[in-house]
Amino acid sequence: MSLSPKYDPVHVEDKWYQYWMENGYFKAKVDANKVPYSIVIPPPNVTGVLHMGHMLNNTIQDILIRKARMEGKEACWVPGTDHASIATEAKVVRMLREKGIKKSNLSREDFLGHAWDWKEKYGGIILEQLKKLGASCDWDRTAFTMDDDYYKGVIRVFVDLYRKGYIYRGLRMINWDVEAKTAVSNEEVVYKEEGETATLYYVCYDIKDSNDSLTIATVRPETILGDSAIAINPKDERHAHLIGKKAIVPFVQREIPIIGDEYVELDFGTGCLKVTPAHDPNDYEIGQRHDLEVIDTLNPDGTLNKNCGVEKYLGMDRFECRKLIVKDLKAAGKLVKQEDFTTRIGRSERTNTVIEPKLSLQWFINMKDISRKAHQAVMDDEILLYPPKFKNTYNHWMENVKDWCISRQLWWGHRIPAYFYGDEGSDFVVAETLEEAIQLASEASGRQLKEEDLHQDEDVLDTWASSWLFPLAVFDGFKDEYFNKEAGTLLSGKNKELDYFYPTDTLVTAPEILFFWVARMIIAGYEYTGQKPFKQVYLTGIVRDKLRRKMSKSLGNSPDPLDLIAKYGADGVRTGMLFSSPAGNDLLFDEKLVEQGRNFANKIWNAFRLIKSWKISDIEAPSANQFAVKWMIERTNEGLTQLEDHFSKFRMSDALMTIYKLIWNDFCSWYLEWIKPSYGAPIDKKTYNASVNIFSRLMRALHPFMPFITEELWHNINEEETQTPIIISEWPEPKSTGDDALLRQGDLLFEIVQNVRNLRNTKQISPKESLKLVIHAPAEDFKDLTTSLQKLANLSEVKCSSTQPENAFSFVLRSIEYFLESPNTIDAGAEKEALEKELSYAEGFLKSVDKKLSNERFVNNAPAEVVEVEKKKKADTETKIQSIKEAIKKLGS
RNA sequence: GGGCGCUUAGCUCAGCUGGUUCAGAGCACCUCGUUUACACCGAGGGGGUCGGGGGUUCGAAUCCCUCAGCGCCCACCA
Repeated sequence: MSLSPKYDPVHVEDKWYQYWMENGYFKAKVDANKVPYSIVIPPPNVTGVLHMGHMLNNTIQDILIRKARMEGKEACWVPGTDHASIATEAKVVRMLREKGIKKSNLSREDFLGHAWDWKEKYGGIILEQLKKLGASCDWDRTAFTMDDDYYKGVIRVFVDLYRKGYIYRGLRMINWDVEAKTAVSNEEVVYKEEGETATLYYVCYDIKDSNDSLTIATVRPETILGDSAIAINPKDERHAHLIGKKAIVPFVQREIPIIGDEYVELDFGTGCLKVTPAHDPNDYEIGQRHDLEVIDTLNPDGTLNKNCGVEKYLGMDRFECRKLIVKDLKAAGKLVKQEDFTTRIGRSERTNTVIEPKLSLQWFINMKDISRKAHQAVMDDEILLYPPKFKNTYNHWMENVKDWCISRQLWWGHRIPAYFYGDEGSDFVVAETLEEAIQLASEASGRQLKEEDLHQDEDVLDTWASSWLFPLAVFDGFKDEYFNKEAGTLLSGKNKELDYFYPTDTLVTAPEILFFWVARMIIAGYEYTGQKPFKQVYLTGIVRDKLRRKMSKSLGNSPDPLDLIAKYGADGVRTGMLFSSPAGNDLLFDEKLVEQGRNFANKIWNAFRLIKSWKISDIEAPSANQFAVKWMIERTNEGLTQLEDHFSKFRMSDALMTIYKLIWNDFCSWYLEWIKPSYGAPIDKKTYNASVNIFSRLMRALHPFMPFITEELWHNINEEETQTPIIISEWPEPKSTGDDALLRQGDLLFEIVQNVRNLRNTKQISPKESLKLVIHAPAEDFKDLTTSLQKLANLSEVKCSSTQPENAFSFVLRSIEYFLESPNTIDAGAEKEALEKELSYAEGFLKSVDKKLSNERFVNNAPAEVVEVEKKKKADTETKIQSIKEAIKKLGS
């Protein structure tokens, strides 16, 4: 058969992915005879497309899953997508706007109709893309965070946590878009990079019963009308004496307290802060601390309402009002000065209007108690973070955990199951269904209510308030039959899937969502099962370009993963991504890496071609081959042991590098050259079979990293094994014979070969020219190596003898002298010079060793082994010096 | 401002509890090579006083202090 010298991944990859799918190798089921190994995917946004971050993340998951599968575990990788309420809703709104439809003109139902259409159209594209990468997910399990069951589970948890007393309603400052008359999330508030110029107005406040006054700087003078205190830092010597007095708000003449609060910066503005709890997040907190009145002076459209307390400002837009107030302040002599400065102004991403902070009632989860176990579990290494440095970050966050605002003013998501009723509309019940809500509300109000008497909360839940249930929900954890409503826990012993696959094994995700997602999954896990959701968390880095810039659409510095796969093959891309990506470190992506991955695939392909091309014969194995095979088997065991060690520590890049070097350096560069028959000659059967076995083992160890090429070659290299595809073949455990001496002999052999090759190189002797080597050592010591030396270094003869050949180059290795006969006449002068250089270096080295050994404190304090080493160094160096001197003498004579 | 972490070859990173892998790997680089698997290749080679300073120790890339630079997360200035 004639095979192309270049490996072509394209058709190979599609062929095998299809084959794996058709044969159901990705499917996982409960199997009591097997150990489960499960991973849940960090669900990407349902309408997202694959980017480089996904590639890295999912490559790692696939490696873990494929290895587990080969180890005979029941490997279950659950894929899914996240409804991503903010991001998706924003996309849908934009799409509608392009069609000339305004969200505000749509009913909730109509809008959701459009959103679902959008989801049907674009949802799942990303999962299809993952298949190109080779991801071996159990696609039958594909979950979506707004699937019926999932949705019900999320609602059930809300109701449950409400009953348990964790969920409460509270005031919170939100971002209000006065033009769209809607709340917007932090993510939808944009700031100009360079800031914007605003005017800082210095306003004079009178002090009650005093001739004193205070000057306060503000950029929003219209909020004066909502002031309910003046705050001063108690350490401020200039103003501290005023604390406890009262100030008069201009225009409204309201008396407000002057309070002391450390929040106030001494050196900004005038060191005095007007406190407007209704219109500034920090002021709101100060207000909470000092029990201040909250005066909301704005209507939803940004005009001033009756609370502003001044007739002439009523109904004015906030910016119009600002102008007028400035004018009025001037007129009243209360404006001390004004100056421009640069500040960050938040604007709505959608309308570009300036965001107003606005207080509103939101839903919260009290995090302190519910998160205790989750905190402890990581601290106690019950759950391991890789790399462990994130434990600190986690600890810090959990120690200072704040209550979680779970309501969002959006439509796309899980609608909060709170139902308001009563004349004021302020009484409410929380229930899983409308029917239940009617019943509860009727009981509470003492009269029979009907559907139209109830009004469900308009808001939806924060996306993370659904994705934090992911590891439980994907195994149907919250279905009726598995949920104990009274206790608010999942029933164990009933849900076979959950009992088997949960806790899952490894979570692979990005550190930036350690708190948003990971910590909360741990919290939910303990709350509902008393168990952790996963055993280890592998935190990947961010994929950046080689200039360390984050990859982003706007910068255009992110390659399209599918293009890369088309160009380099999925195997090449997978390994390329992993070559330099230790856990927790950013990956500086460079197409060069992927090229390296592709080259590796090609190298393997050609190694296969070489073996495949050999004619097999029943001749006896040459001694060099016998040694080579023994060495390679042992070296493979050593490499596989290292590989296992790296896996156990989740050092994926190191694991890849280990198998990469094992294949490229040891197998291809050394072993294959070692056993390669001369042109046209056959190879002995024993060596051939051993080589195929070794190659098979290497392919199996490589399979998790490069699933496609390994599957392809597996079927071609060893026809007998084609019954079982490599994907479910046995993982190659290292079976070390512990024969270290063999490996050390190999090292010595290679060192000699390298010395000979180096001499050829520097002395310009062609590799094709056969040379003689004389070793000053007993023949016994080299009997296993001579034929191998001849083969690898192209030596016509290797002789152990004490004679010193004429016209030979010499080198010393481990106190033994070697002489390589030169075909050309040696330039004695140059040779002597080189040797003298070497001599002076050796003498210097000896001096430093002697110095150490003559230091009594070293000899007395250092462990005996360490001193021994130094002594050996001394002895070795002395022999070396001796032999160099002799060589020089010989040249001179 | 609060917290965490980083600084080792041109680049990206390993170097666990201080001394026999202590200065390493991959890539890049240089020289040579049209050898019958592979130029997506082969052989060989050069390159770092381990950010600066100080300390502990017989001995420090490794422990402590300090300075400098960089990064991340959180909170953000009326």
